[in-house]
Amino acid sequence: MTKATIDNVAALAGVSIKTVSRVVNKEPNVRQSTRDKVLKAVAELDYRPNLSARSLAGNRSYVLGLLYDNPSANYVIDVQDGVLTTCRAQGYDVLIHPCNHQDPDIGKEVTNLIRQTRIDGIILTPPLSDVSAILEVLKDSRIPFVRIAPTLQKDLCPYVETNDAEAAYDMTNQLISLGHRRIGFVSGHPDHRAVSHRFEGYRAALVENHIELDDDLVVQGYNSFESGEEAANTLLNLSARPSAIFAANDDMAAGVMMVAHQMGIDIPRELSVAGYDDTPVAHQIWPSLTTVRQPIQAMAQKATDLLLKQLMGKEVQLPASMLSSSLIQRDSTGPAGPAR
Amino acid sequence: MTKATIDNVAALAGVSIKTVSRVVNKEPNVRQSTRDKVLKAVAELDYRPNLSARSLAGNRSYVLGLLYDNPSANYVIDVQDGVLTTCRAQGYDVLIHPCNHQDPDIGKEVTNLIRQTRIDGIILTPPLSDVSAILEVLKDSRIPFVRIAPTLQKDLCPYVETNDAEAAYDMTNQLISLGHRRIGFVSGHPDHRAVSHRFEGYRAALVENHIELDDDLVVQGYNSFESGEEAANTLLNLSARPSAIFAANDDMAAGVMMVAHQMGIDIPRELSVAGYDDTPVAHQIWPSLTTVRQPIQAMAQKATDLLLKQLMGKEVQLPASMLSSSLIQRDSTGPAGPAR
DNA sequence: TTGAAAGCGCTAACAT
DNA sequence: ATGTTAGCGCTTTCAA
Repeated sequence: MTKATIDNVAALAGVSIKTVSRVVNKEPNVRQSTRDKVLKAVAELDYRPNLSARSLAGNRSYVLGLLYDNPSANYVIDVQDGVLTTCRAQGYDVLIHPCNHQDPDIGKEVTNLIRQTRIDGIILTPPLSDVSAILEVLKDSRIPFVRIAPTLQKDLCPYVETNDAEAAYDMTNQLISLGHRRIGFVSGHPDHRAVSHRFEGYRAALVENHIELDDDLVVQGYNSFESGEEAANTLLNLSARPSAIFAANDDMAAGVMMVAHQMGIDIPRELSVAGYDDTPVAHQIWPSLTTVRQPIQAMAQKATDLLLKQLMGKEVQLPASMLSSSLIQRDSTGPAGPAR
Repeated sequence: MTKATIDNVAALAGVSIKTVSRVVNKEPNVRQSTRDKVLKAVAELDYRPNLSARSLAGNRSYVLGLLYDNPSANYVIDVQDGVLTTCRAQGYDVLIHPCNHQDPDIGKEVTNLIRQTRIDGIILTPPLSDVSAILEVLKDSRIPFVRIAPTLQKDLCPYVETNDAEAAYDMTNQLISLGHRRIGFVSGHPDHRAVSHRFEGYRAALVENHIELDDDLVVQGYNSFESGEEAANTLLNLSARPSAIFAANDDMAAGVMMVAHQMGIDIPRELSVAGYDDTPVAHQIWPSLTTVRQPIQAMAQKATDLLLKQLMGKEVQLPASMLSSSLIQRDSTGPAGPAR
């Protein structure tokens, strides 16, 4: 009952195992009547190919590796779901592999992973998409891979990205159109280049509106709530404090709001706050946070799709793909008050 | 360079492949000097056993399946991390399998998973730990499995649980000792029995303190932020509204706080709010949320450990394991104000 | 369009 | 303590 091998199916259908293999793998050159016989036998015996055997004989595993080192549970889960959705539809499985992008042995770790599990391809998410030790290993081992939101060496493999800078630009513009002129910015972790590049959008919007970039208004954050709090402490204690703060992610924006609350600063009347990512906290916090939503699941699906196409030998005619983020207007932003 | 099989190692070491196998699998009955020779050859060739071959020959995959259907990204990630930590230490990999506990075909899905991937064991998390269709399949297929926080048929397999009811009891007691008498309760999703059983702790504390259970103060929630908002709308519009609300998870507690803010009710001066889970939102929200922290990662590690022991044929002398949750005191709870 | 035979790289059962 | 011999269940040549 727990068995039923290709031999059983072949015997029942009265064909050779090679024919069964052809049918199961949807190969061409099988007469329709033969195909039907085989499928009937497959159904009758409830046959499932043994993946280990297939993997050993075919020299591939039908498993993709998903590498990540992202402290945001929501981001990781969204990526996983996207990857899994596409993989399941194509009969692939996923091996998740969280790791530490600062580990000096990260290259060896990835080598191990590839050699041991014989995964067929790898999906890299930020910030790993920009870790050169990993890219090096992947290139050398000639294993197909894709990257989500890389910022470096984009010619290395297919990739999927979003218009981060553009969305940040839109958000900043929106704040400016609400009358804000002194807009603080809490930048992202320098290792997360995609996040840190959101700063470019902020800068571009200022330039376009002829607002001088004030260095005092730009504070380095590290993507965490706590770093947002620290940044807010700096910004809100400035002699001329900003009327709006745009944080490069929601966690930091939440930190900003926490400090504002503690200082008795009313949001959005005295201070507008904007974030980026649309994590759950963004709508659970009070007041709810104006932010930017990224199509994380869609990006992951697209990336997986690109990878699978590569594996099937199809030339990827669209080696790069751009998906759009969108602005989510909530209650934490409003018109600038009278100058203070 | 991408190869190096057991034959190569055997040849280089001047032994048979069986001896190499013994060394690699840490089997006994190998002379130390032989072992050293083999290990040297392994190192020299940078040999890694092919898992597919091992799996096929040994009739096991060295892969565990992790099944879940939990909307909380943080919970899932914590479980994954716990499982992975223990698995890696023992040379196992993990296949993640999110699914829908209400899917009528869930049983067939699990059967497929087992038959196809030949995973060696399964870890079940809530609410799947209580889905009888799954338990049925698992029992029939005789695949080893463990459950995290099951509430039903605890004799079915080893399991790990926490003292949910006790922690809820402590939290309620704490509120009572702060002077609260009318304490609202937002209960959890009925399918998540572990969550919904937190109500028992609440009830027990009331009984012990001779406070009558007022049905109006207990509102059914569904674990989501939105259901917390709805519950709060009910509770806070009561003619005699509660001075404290204990929600069975943090998301719902956040919903309660949102409504309180919108109604201009000051927390904790006019209303104390408590949650459960200590998700990130708990400390990012304002005021920060008093809650209960569960040792999710530790539970997952323990569960995986129990499963691996089972797989190695060791009698699990401790088929059930209880880990303790702890109360986290923050700013959302305070003394009851004057009667209103 | 179909089939026969030869492995893939390992473990298991049985020698020695 | 070590080696020999069969497979595990599939895919891949290569024939037919």
